[in-house]
Amino acid sequence: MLRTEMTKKVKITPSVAEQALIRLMRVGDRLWRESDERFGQWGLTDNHYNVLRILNGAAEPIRQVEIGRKMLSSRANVTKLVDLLEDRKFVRRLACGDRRVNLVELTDEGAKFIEDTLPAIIGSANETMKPLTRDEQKTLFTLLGKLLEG
Amino acid sequence: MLRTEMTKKVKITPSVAEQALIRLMRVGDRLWRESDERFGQWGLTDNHYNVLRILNGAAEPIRQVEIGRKMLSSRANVTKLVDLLEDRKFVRRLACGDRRVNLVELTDEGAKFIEDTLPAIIGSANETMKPLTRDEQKTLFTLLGKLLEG
DNA sequence: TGAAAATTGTCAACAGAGAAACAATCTACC
DNA sequence: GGTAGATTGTTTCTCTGTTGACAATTTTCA
Repeated sequence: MLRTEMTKKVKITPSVAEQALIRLMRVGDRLWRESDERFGQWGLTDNHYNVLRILNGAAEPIRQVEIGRKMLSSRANVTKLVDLLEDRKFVRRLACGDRRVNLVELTDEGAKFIEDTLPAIIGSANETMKPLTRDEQKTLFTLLGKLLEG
Repeated sequence: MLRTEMTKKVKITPSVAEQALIRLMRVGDRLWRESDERFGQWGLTDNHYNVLRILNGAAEPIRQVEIGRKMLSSRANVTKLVDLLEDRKFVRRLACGDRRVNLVELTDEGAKFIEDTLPAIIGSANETMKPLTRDEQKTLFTLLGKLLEG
């Protein structure tokens, strides 16, 4: 019986690195789920909202492919995201010199939507991070930065 | 023109909390993508591998619903995950006293697969976390723990 | 005991996202 | 100028995963 156990199961002694990694993925996963849930109340995905925020942050109308780059999403998906946002009148496609390109910009309605909802979004971010002191938040930010670069 | 800018765009001054949160989600997202990529080489999802690891870590055969709980996946999805793993002969369903229940356990083949692949998986975890010192990894682990509890 | 409620696994329907194929257009280079 | 190759957006296909409905069971408790 003991022998069976020994031949059957790989011994696991998770390194610090692996423990941290797993926890990192778990926290990330939870945050994405919560984020999805939050935006679901408006019939949107976090990705839709992401598009709106990118447009809100952009000084000028930007190309779909550029949106895709900023949010690590495929061109195909951006097409669909913008389709929905256009149906909702949050966003508008503009022609430009290059006829392959769609420029996208926020409509006034889209801008108003962001204006109305962003505070709550940011508030809930603060809420999520509340278990950490400001210094700890900074530390976390720094450590994650090293991971992103490395 | 200036007025248009002002009425149209919400001013954004991301708090430390929000910056950390965003970075956390970004890192998490990247890790999940890498993880997917890694397991794709065996025709599996990270979720499939997760099932295998859970079974590997379990002392006895466990129920599907329990697997679902441990990995935050729906019952329906566990059914399909186990279906595939069963086709691959990595896993076996057993009847038990409660006739609603399927117990699931690793086959020898599944155990061997874990044994053969786990070191590489763990190795790549160490690689991912390399930009951080051991102490930093511990700090990260602790901070994330607070977030999970909070 | 026996009926209502809960649990478990499965199936069908659906939504989100990536990959590949495609058409339209632009760029580079001869 | 003109052709080969790159870029952009869209469409189609496919893959995961969730939800909700369902059937089979088990549990609860009146």
